Amino acid sequence: MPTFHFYPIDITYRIVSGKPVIYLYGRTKDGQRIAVADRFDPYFWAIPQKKSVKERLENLSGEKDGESYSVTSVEEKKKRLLGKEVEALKVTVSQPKDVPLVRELIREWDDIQSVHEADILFTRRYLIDKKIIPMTLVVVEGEEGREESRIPVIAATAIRPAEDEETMKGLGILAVDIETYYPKGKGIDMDNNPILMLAVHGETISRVITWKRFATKRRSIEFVQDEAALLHRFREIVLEEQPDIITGYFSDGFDLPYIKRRAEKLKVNLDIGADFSGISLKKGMDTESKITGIAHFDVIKFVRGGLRTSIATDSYSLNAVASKLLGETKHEVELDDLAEVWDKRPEKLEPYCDYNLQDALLTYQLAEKLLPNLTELVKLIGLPLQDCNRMSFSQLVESFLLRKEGEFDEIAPEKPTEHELAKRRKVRLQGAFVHEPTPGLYHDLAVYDFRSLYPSIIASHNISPDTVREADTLEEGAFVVREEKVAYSTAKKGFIAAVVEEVITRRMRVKDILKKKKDPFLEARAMMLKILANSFYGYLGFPSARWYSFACAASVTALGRRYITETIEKAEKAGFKVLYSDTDSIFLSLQGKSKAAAKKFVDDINEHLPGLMELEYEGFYPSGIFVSAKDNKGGAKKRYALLREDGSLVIKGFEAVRRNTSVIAKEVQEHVLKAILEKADDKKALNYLHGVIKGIREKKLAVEKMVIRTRLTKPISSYDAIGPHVAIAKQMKGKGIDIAPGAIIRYVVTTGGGRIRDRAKLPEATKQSEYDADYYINNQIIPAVEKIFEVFGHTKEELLGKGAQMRLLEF
DNA sequence: TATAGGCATACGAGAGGACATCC
DNA sequence: CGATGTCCTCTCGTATGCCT
Repeated sequence: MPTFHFYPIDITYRIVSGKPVIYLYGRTKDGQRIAVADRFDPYFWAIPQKKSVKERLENLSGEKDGESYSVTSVEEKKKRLLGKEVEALKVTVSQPKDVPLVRELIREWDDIQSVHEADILFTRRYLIDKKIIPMTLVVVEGEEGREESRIPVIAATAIRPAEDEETMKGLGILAVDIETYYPKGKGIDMDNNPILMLAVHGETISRVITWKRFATKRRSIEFVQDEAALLHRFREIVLEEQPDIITGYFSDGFDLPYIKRRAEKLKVNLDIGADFSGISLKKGMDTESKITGIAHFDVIKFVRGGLRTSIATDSYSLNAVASKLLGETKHEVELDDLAEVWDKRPEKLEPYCDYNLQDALLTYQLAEKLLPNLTELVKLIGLPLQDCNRMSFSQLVESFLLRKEGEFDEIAPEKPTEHELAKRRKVRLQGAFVHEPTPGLYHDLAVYDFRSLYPSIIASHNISPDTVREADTLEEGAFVVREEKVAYSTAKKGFIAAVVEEVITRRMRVKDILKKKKDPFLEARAMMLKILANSFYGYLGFPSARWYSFACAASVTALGRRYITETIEKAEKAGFKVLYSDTDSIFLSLQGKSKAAAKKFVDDINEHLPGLMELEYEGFYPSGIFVSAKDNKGGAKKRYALLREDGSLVIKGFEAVRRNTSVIAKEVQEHVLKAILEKADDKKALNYLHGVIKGIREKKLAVEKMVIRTRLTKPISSYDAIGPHVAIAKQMKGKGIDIAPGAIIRYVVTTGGGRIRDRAKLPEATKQSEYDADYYINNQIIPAVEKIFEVFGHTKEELLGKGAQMRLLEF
């Protein structure tokens, strides 16, 4: 029997002669594309009330809506449900579609207590049970069958993961980007507006295909007869290139669905899938586009999803993300004019082709850059790239737990019912502790952080839904969280606590190796492990989670508060002055002590911390400033600025780092903070401020500096309070511009009376003489710097330059 | 088909008061 | 002189976007 070593990339199933067959698509070690077909039977778990139900289950079959269903076998297994031993029944049915049918049926039975894991997708069940991890080497025994397929199909007789967990390398990526006919002011219309150009970029290809001829020397531009020919060429290129991954930027919702629709319209057969299928769409809240046998990597879904917390950007445009991750900004063209240029001035199309190709290139580079992260996620979670690409944090955790539960003989708890969900949503979880700072300018600060505070609490105190006990438990050694009136058994490692501990220790090992040698793949692994570890606490408090536990989530934060306040007390006892603290960080004033003493402080703390918990010395800062809150009720939390030893600034919470503040106010605030932190030079900062105010009054500043950007978070019609950005969004909609939730609205406030929203205008339609100087001075600049100058005793009048005049008047 | 909570701030909505005007 | 309308001030709720 021949043996194949191959890396699976995609998975699907089909019913063959009435039986479900799994198809794994991938590439062999020597680069051949193959598919592997394997028989597998769908099943789920039932916990019986009485053992006698087994026989009734075994004989269950019938018909519903003309489709027959049947239970093929029932097996008794000892399992655990939240740590408690149960006699579970493994109910195997004949087809995946029988699973929901049979579940609904038997759920009503009196002798069935509960039904579990019936909602786990068939292909995922297969991967978990066979311990197969996509993009990781698998050994298959079997013969090549005679199926109709683009690539050889091996009928597996045996399949297992390879001994060494070798990861797939050298994947072929093909980036796709289209430009479409899009008349000004009209919405997207896939039925009537053709694709004008299509760019592809891969390792061996970089080309734009378009169907209007113009004179050009670009060898990258290829002309074809018409749109149908363009689609034919796209098909040809995909088949020639045989990519493992097709990538795009929002290609889930735009490029691929558009290509699909146009191909249908023009009757072009886009049979690019390994099984001759085309692009398939999974419609929902947002569309997912899929091609059998090829993984579809939509870069925006990954950047906005799993990597959201690790990549700081206030915009998810291709341009913004590329400049953040690649340090490149693209060359823009006026896309709004494309339709007109196409119709009337085709000789001017070249820049559009360049732009199109550039987008494909940037997307390719982004995919290449992020592939190590996505690959690590695939290896960690064990689901195909297509799925890991689109996962939310809760799905990430849950998929990981489902992969791990077998090691603990656990069965997943059921998803909450609507009623249970409503109940969970009602309770609110107390969060972290934030220490109120005393406003002022400080020198010589040391900053400390608990390393992965919440995950380390979970692991170190065995916090897990299966270890929760009553506070007055008599269980020996149980750890009591008095704040929440619960305790945690220490007799046996809890499922989630053990899993979190494993993630933390794996990350520590990777970090250790990285200290000796740089490695982008290990960097990516460390990053994904951190993201995963940090997601568990939120998951425990997430109402829709299977392993939801209010007690656990509340205990984690309670212990977080306990540890941070204890550390604050110890710092004060050690002679430091505590300036600020938020959740897991502490800012100390050295009070004349040495940096060495500051570094040593962590040892005193760590000596008494349990398990994996650790306080880290984050760094020394020559100066830092905290300001009072607007209402003057004390120091403002989550707003501060620090000066690093290398001269750079750390600004948190201030307008300078907020999107919905005008450019000018951000600039002024940052400038003032810098002057004050570097040299405590408030006089110089004041002079600068007066200069800017004068410039604004005299209308010497560009409109662009006055632009305020605000995100529209919901449909325009559902707003109760109509703010300036909503008013502008309404105007834009009136002009036929497509405005959807998530859009960033830009506006400038112009002169006049009344509400601000009535004076807001689109920046493009605003002249430099029109912006409202008073608004920008009184509502933007002054609020941004007032509290900073207040630290030096400067009043608002002084800031406005009125101080001197008043003194003259008095005199 | 939302991982969690804590917090600052801006602006509109709406109530209530001062004041002017009109009959 | 009371009824009515306008404008201003104040409080509160809504909305956004940050921090950990």
